[in-house]
Amino acid sequence: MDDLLQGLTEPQCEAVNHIDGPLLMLAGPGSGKTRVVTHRIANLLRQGIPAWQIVALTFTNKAADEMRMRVEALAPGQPVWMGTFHRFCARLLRRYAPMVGLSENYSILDAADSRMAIKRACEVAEVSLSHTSPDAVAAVISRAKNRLITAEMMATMPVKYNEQVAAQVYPVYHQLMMTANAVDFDDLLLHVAVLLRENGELRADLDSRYRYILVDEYQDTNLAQYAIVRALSIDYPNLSVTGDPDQSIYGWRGADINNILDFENDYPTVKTVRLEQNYRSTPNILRVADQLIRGNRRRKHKKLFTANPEGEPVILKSYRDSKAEGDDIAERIAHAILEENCHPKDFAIFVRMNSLTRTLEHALRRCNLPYQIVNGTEFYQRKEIKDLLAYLHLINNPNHDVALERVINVPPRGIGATTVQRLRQVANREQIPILDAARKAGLIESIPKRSAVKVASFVAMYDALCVKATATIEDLVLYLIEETDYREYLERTGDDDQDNDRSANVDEFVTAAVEYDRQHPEDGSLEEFLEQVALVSSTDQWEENNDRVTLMTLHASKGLEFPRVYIIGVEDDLLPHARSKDSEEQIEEERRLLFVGITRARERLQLSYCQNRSIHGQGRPVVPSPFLMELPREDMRQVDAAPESDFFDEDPYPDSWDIPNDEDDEICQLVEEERAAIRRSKPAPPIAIPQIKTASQMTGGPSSLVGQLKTGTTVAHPRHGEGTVVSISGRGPKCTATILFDDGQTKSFRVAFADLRVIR
DNA sequence: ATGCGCCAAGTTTTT
DNA sequence: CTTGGCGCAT
Repeated sequence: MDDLLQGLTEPQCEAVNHIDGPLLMLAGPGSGKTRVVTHRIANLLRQGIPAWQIVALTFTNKAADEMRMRVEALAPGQPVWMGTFHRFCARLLRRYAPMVGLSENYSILDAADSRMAIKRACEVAEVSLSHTSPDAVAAVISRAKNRLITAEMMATMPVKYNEQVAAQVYPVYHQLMMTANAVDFDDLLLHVAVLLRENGELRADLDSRYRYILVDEYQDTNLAQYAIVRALSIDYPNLSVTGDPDQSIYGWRGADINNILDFENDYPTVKTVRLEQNYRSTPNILRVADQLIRGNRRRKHKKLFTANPEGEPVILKSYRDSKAEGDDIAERIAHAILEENCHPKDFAIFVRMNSLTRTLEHALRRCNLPYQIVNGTEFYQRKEIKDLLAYLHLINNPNHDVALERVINVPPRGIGATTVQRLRQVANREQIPILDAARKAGLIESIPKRSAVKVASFVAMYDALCVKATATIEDLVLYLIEETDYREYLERTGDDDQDNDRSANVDEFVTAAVEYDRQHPEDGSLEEFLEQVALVSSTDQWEENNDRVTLMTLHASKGLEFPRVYIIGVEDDLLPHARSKDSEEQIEEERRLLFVGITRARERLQLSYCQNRSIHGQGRPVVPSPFLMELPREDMRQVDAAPESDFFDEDPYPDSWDIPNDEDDEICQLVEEERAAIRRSKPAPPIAIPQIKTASQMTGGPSSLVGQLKTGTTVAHPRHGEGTVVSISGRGPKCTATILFDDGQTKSFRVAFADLRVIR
């Protein structure tokens, strides 16, 4: 018992010792929350509670892995279930699929696929998208689902104009998904929430099965998640939630900060523990964070304090443009590594949006710094990967229409848009999957014989693929590539330059399959592989042990910490983002976002902004973020890398920065006028164009090996052992080495990613 | 049916 | 600067 409490503070001990009944842990940043949670789990186990009665729900897989590791160290071999909400629901849904009208091999559609399904639903519903976009419709439906509003409910609700369209599409979309035996991310939660609500017996069973539920990042849960957790904590209200209202940054995704603010009302017998001591950051950094977050009205006040020694003041820097910003940061990092015995992995650079990482990449590459970009799902968004995945999805679930439409003519096999259109019409009319329609293409009179033959040969190939469905994922994928001539297709279509990349991506996909097989020698299944791929999040990709500079969005940085942090682009309209300025609530969320970023830093922190930032080529003047004016100047050092800036230097009122000087006034006015002009010129209902987010590319940094490897170099790989480089293709971060291993296998690796060592 | 090339448009955060 | 949508030519 005592060893679990060793070195813990009073409030931490209280939390660890809490066994039964609701528990609310308000945990500030860096307050040792994970430590407390893992020790508490160990304590529960020690009190004789069976591991299978405990469930820990986290925000990312990464967090779950981390927790699992630490619990394992305290209480080895205990099968406590830990994972994300979505994975938990996916698992429950596998078991109880028939109860909601699905079969157990249902597919999980990602955002892009679900958008395709929405488009089709619009067609079927004969809804005109001229005044809205699939995106907007998808957003409304998603929001509704997060708030537990089903299609039927929405039909009877009075709604706004753009919601009317969505209300019409929603039931059709839902029907399509059910026919396709598919769910989207929101459905995973919604189905389970409805299941628990409508089936009292099952609810009671599961409530008693999962007696001890722990929820991490509770401030980021939405109503659906709230309902699920609640339903499982009625008879056994041993619900413990951990969170920090000041770190709620997912409101736009339906997260409801009231879930945590009102927890004490929901569970009157709750025990509340506040973890306010910070073990992570210097007092400087903490004061800056604290001062900033005081600007928010809607919050529970916390005092943040630390016993850590004073450190360097927080640096606030302005640059002429983003290139100067990137170059300076890269050079300083390189310098610190040379002079101060730092390592690349000590550094992180945070951005408000992914596109801002571009210039940083260039700068880091120029300085030869290894880096990793965490914007993870991008790999799985690439066309070639999505194609292969779509085949796998279709094999796993023949009803998956979106997957079918994606691959029926990829590589091109003479089945054109019109033929697909006709198949789809039949499918819509008879409410059957398109594949079933394709099976009887010969009987459909609108389809010419020529086309019907091609469709038939596609179906035949599909059936051949299905025979391999139970093989290992690797075998299946290799067979698939072979059978579809996919490599040949890539070579035929891409430019020379792309070619290598795309082929290397396919290699990487195969490697992922191999890896999955390796990790699941017994229990692996296609279904589970697909589920795992669908539910990876970007932060899951971040590798702690990689000695690289980390580049990520502020959102992705939640839950992590780094000795030295740079936050770039602290500019008006970027942070707070232009699109989150409609309400004070949104501004507060942006403020929390910056708060999260600041509190990731252990020793040093730099915030920076530019005077010009070129977005799509055109440089535009920039106004520093209003948040900067809220920061305590005495804890900071202002540096102007661009001498012409006098935004801060010539401010005659250091204690009231909200009084701008003349030049700022001018800029403000300019910006204000421009904004007003844009507002005036906007047509009443803005017509948005459907925009499918695509992978620009998933880039790894040049590892120190890039450039070192040559044909003939002998290298070692942690899993495959030693081997010889047979060829090298691509350059920079895309450099790919094909290696013949001593066991006779040939594998290709992105040098920047792979864990290779040069032997000679 | 396919493939090319132009044009236009759009730009947050993500399970 | 990138991406996707669309029209035209083969």
